[in-house]
Amino acid sequence: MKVNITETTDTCKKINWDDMLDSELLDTIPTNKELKGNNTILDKGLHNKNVIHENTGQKRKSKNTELKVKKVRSDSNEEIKQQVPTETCKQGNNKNNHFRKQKYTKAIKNWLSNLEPPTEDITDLDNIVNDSKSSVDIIQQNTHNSHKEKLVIEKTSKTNKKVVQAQLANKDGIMKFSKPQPNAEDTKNINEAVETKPKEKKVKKFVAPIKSQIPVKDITYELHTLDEDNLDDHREGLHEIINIEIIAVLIYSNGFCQLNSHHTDGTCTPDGIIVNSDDMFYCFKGAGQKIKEALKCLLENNTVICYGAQNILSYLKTHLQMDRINPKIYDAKIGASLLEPDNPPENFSDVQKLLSFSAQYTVATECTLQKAAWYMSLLKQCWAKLYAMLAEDNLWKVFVEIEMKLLPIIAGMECRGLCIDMSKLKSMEEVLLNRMKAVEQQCYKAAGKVFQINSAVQVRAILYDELQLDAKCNVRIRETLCKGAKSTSETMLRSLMNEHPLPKLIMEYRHLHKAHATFLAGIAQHIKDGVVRPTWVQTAAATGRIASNNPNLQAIPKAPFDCVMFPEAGDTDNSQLMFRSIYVSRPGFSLVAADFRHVECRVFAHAAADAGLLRALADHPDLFRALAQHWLKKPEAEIVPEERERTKRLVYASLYGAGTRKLMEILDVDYQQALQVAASFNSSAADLCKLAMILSEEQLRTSSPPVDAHLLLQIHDELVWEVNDLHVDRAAAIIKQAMEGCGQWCGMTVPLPVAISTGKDWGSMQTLEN
DNA sequence: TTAGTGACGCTACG
DNA sequence: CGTAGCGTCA
Repeated sequence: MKVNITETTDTCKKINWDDMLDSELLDTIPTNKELKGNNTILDKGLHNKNVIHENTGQKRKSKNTELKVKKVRSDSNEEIKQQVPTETCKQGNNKNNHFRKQKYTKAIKNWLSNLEPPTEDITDLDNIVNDSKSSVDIIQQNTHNSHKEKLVIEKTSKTNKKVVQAQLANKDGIMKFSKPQPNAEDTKNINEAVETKPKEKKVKKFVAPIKSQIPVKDITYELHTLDEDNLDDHREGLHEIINIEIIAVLIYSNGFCQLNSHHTDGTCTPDGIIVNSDDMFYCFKGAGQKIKEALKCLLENNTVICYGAQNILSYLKTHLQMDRINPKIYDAKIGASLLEPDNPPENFSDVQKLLSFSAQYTVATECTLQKAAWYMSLLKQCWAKLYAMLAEDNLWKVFVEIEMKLLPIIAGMECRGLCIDMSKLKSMEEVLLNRMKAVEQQCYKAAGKVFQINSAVQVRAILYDELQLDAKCNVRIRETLCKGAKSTSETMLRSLMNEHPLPKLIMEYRHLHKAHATFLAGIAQHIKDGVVRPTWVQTAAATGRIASNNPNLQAIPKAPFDCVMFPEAGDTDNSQLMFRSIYVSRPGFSLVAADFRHVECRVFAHAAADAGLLRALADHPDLFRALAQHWLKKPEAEIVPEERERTKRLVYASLYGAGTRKLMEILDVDYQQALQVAASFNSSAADLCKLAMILSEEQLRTSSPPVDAHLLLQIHDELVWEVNDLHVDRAAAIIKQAMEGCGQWCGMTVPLPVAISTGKDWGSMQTLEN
C-alpha cells in the first residue's frame, strides 16, 4: 500500500491534473461502474464523497482512488454488522471490534503475501497479530473500554509501532481485499471484484486519461486583458456588443476560474472577470473608473450567461461598487439544479454530466486565461443544451420569473449582512457559562462521578447500565436509528426524569451547551467588524427552499431561552435570554419583519381542499393553538405556549410525512399521485416565499418616493428588512400589500394574512397594527 | 503522538 | 420531512 501511495503521488506530479475534468477522471476508473452497478445506495455515497473532496484541491488526486476503497470498506462493515447481531451495546461493540480486528489482521497477512515480500514486516506482523488478538481476548474478559486495547498493543510491540501504524493507516485499503463473502450467490461477483481491484491497483500509474479520451487541439482564443490603460484601444469593439448573449465568468487570484474552481480554496479572491461575446474574450481587471463603466455597459445591454451568478454579483458589488446593477442574467448552475432538484450538481463538471455533455477537445495551453476561455466555450454549449431542457420540462418560467429574479436580492442580502451587538453577546455568554458550570457540577454529583455529558455513549452507560433507570421506570427506551442502541434523546430523558435527578440535569446541560456553542460562540466565529454575513444557498434544498449557512441564521431560537429549565422553590434566578436580540439594526434604521401566518398549512389546505382545515384557518387567528385545543381537548385559554410549540412541531412533521397519506385519502388517488401532489405542494410553498421576496422587493424599489430598505434575512416564511427610520410605516404597508398579493399571483384561494412587526433588535419586535 | 475524517447522535429552525 | 450545526468516537 505504501508503495502504491508513493507511486500515485509520483504519477501525480507528472500529470497536469488541473487540466482534467472530473468526469474524465471518473471515467478512467474501471471499478467505478461496477460498483455503481452493485448498489445504488453506495452509488450515492460515492457521489457525495466525490463532492466533498471537490474542494480539497491537491489532495483530491490521491484521494480519488481511495474513494472506491472507502466505499467498499463501509460496505463490508455493514455486512459485518449484519452478521454480528448487536445485543447490549457494550458487548456488541466489543464483539464487533473483535470481529473487525480479526478480519483486519487476516487481511494484512493476505495482502502482504500477495504483493511485496517485506520479510521483516511479515514476522513483525505476526507478532502484532498475535498480540492484538490476545489483547482483544483480555479485553473481552474485562469488558471494559477500548482504550486498554490500544495500551496493550503499544506496550507489547513498541518497536513495531511504526509498522503497526503504517498498517493501520492502510487498513482502509486492505480491508477491501479481504472483504468477506457473506452470500453464496455473490461469491462470483466478489471474486471478480477481488480480481479486478488489485489489477487496478497496479494499473494505478495510469497515464493522463485526458489524452486518451479527448483530443487536444492547438487553439488559441483571442483574448484581451483590459485594464485602465488599454481599455480605450478596445472601446470600439466593446461598443458593438449589444443585445446578444455574453458569457461572464470570474477569474480568481490563483488563476482558476469559476468553472474549475474546485481547485481553489477559501483563500482565493476574485481577481477579474472574463466576458465572452462571439469569438472575442475580454478579461477585465482592476477597479478603475473606465473599467467599471465599460463593464456596466456591457452587462446591462446584453443577456449574461454565467455559472455561479451570486459570486459575480457580489464581486461587482464589493470590488467595483456597482450596487444597483441589475442585468438580465441566466445562471447555468441554478438551471441545472432545477433539472435535478434531488441531486443538485455541485460543480461545473457535474453540470456537464447532468446534461450528458462532453467536451469535444481540450486545449493545449499552460495559460490559465486560455484555459478559462476554453471552459467558457464549454459553458456556452452547455447553456444551449440546458435551455432546451428547461423549456422542455416547463421549468423555463420558474427559472426566469423566480430563480433569476432572486439572484440580485440574495446577493444584496449577502453583501449587507446583519449587525451584531457584541456587548449583549458577551453578557449573555457570561450568564450562560456560569449556569453551565453549576449544572455540570450538579451532574457529576448526581451521577457520582465525572463523565462527559456531551457524549451519548457515556450518558447511555450511566443511565441504563449503571443506574438502570429504564428498568426502574418501566419505560421502553426507543432505539437509535443506526446502531440500535438505547436513545438518550430529550423525549427519553423526559420519561425518566421523575426517577432520578440526573436526566433533568443532563437535559439542562445539553440545552445550555447547545445554546452556547451554536448561538453564541458559533455565531461569534463569523462576526467580522460587528457584522455577520451568512451565505444563502439557493440550490441546496431538494424542496426548493433557500438555506443559510456560515452561520445558519434560520435556526436561531425564536422563543425566549430559559437559563433554568426546572426552577426550584429557592431558585430566584429565572433569567431569560433572547438569542435573537443580539441582532440589531444599524443606527438610523429599524428592523421590519413580515411573517406569513402558517403558509405551509394554508398551502396544504389549499392543495388538499380540506374543508375542516380551511375553516380552522378562517376562524382562528392562531391555528396551532386551535389545533392543540382540539387534540388535547382543553379549553383554548388553558393551552400553554409549550403545548402550542409542540403542536406546531407535530404539524410540521406530519405535514410532510403523513401529509402524503392524507392527500391520498382526501383526493382518492394512488400513492404515486399523492406523492406528486405533495411534492408540488412542497415546492409551491417554497416558491411562494421566494415570490414574496421578489414582489416586495420590486414594490419597494419602484415606489416613489424611494424607500431606503434592505432585505437581510429569509427564514422560510418570515422576511426581515432593515428600513430607514423615516420610512418604516410606508415600507411596512408596501411589504404587507405585496406579500398578501402573492397568494393571488399563485392562484391561491386561501387568504394569506401577513403579520408585520418592527423593532430595533430582532429579539424585541413590536407588532405593527394596520 | 497528533490532525483530519466520516459516521453517528442530538436538536435548533421551518 | 429536510435544512444547518455542534459534539464524540474510531
